[in-house]
This record gives sequence, C-alpha cells and structure tokens, in this order.
Amino acid sequence: MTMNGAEMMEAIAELGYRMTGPRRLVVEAVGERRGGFSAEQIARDVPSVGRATVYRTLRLLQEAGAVCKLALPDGAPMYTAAQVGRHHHHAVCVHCNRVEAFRASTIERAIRELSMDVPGRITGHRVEVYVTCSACDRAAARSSRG
Amino acid sequence: MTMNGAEMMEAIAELGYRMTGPRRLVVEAVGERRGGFSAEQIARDVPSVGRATVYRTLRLLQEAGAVCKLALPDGAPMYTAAQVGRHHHHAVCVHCNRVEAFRASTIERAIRELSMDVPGRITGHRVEVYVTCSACDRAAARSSRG
DNA sequence: GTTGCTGCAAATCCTTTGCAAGGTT
DNA sequence: AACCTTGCAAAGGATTTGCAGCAAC
Repeated sequence: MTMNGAEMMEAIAELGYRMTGPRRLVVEAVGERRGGFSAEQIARDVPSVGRATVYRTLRLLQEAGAVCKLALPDGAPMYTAAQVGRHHHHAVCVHCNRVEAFRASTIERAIRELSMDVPGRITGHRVEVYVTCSACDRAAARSSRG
Repeated sequence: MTMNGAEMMEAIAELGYRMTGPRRLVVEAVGERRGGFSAEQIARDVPSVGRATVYRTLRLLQEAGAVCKLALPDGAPMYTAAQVGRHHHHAVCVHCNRVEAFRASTIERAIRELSMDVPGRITGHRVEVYVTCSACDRAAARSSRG
C-alpha cells in the first residue's frame, strides 16, 4: 500500500519539518498521481508553487520514504509513490509510465549471494525492470493490425 | 575481457563510421581508464578534442558495445569499458568508482520468473550493485582507527 | 521572535544541436 | 568530389542556490 497525501504530510512532520501550504499542495498532487511522474509534471499540476519548492518537497518525500526515485532506460529520473516500509523494486512501462512495485525474494537472495563474487561490501543495489504493459501491448497490436 | 583502444576503433569502423583523429584520441583515453569514468573526465583527458565530440564518441562506443553507461546511486551517469559480447551487470565502488563486471545467472533467472508477477512484457532491466571495495574499506578502517 | 520556508531569478551542471570549416573515403 | 565529422558556441533541460520577505512554531 502506498501513502495518501495526509500520510505523506505526517511523514514529513515526523522528520521535524514544518507543515506549510506549498508542501501540502505538492504532496496532494503527488498523492493523486498514479504510476510514475516527473518533477516537471508535479510542477505543472501545482502552478502556484515555485519549481524550487517542488524539487525540495520531492526530496523530503524521498527522505521520508514516501516516494521513490527511479530511472527510465535512458536515465531520465522518474518518481513514484513508495510502498510503505517495504524494500521493493519497480517494473516501469516504458510507454505509459505505469509503475508496478514488486518484491522478489529471489532477486534479493541472488544479490546477497553475489557477495562471494564481488570484491567488497555490498552497500546497496538498484534493480529496475522495463516492460510494455498489457494495455500498451494491446494498443500496439491494434494499431499494427490497422 | 574488455576491448583495448584498437579494438574499440575497429568496432566503430565496423559500424560504418569513419576513423578520425579526434575519435582515436577519445577511444585511447577510454581504453586507458580503469574502472568507471565520467564524460567530463574523458574531456579533461583529451583537452584538444571538443566536448561535443567526446559525447558523440561515447555514444558510438555504446552503440558498438565497447562501453556501458551506468548510474551511481544518485543517478549520476558513469561509463565503463564493457565486457565483450556478454550480458552482464556491474558492481560499482561508490568511493573509488572501481567497477567490477559480473554475470549472475541467478539474477537473470529471477528476472525471467518475474514475468509471471509483473503485468506485461519485460523488455529490459537494469541491475546495479553498489559496494565499498576492499581497498576503500581498509582505508576507512585505517583512518577510523586514528 | 526565531528560525525555517518560499518564490523568484540566476546559476550550475550535463548534454545536445546548428553551422561553417575541415577531414576521410 | 561527396559527405561525414569537428569545434565552437549557443541552446536546452533539469535541478540547485542566493536572498529578501513571509510563515510556522
């Protein structure tokens, strides 16, 4: 389950940050987004808030664990609402930006086993899976059929 | 095994691109680098070549499969010489940028198995492991001891 | 009343692009 | 000779920062 706007606001407050109007607006916009979104999209959703504040608030939300920052295949940054309190990874549809979170114990285990093969101490990892989601796949099939 | 400068040049030629002086210089600089490097570093290594050409050549090298582009935890792009012809992943030391390539059939298998869990067709994936390499680990221990 | 937060605009950083001149085949 | 490449400088896009004013505690 992902946080709603109110819960995100609370998470920010718990870190000792103030609850301000602009932050509320950004957080609500984030809460209403489904799938992946860019900082720029949020900035457009909330035109009354300065871009800088949008970026600053997104950073707080990451710090609070309410959103995850991930990367498209070309490296473009994308945000998505986080699964609360769970380590997880993301499957991103490269066509519509829909994001599906998943947990994969197999992957975690495999990475842990890597410690034998890689020299050094593993401090983190990034796993992202790129997909064409079923809806986009169907759309593509339809249009190629004519 | 990774390509040396000459082999990279050849790989570029095989794609039908011309063998020019600036390209040779960039390719040699890349060939001499160990571990991960940024475009900016290469540009500094080869000051006689314009930045634009450095970026253009790095793109060719990616196209030729001679270098891989990967991302640090903060999303900053990094390049590294590619293992020839093999699908692989990278373990990056976040302190010294040393890069170790590894293959992990377990991870590949785990990702393939994901197809059941994620809705849609998997088109690609990105796996990066962040480490503190043994050398940096030792250095940290030394300095914390006094 | 302190101190943190905001918006704005400017600054940065990284990368790409337009274009005329020059190099490669 | 044809056309691919280059360098420069400018453009571009994304994100950060300096700072004076305002808001939250």
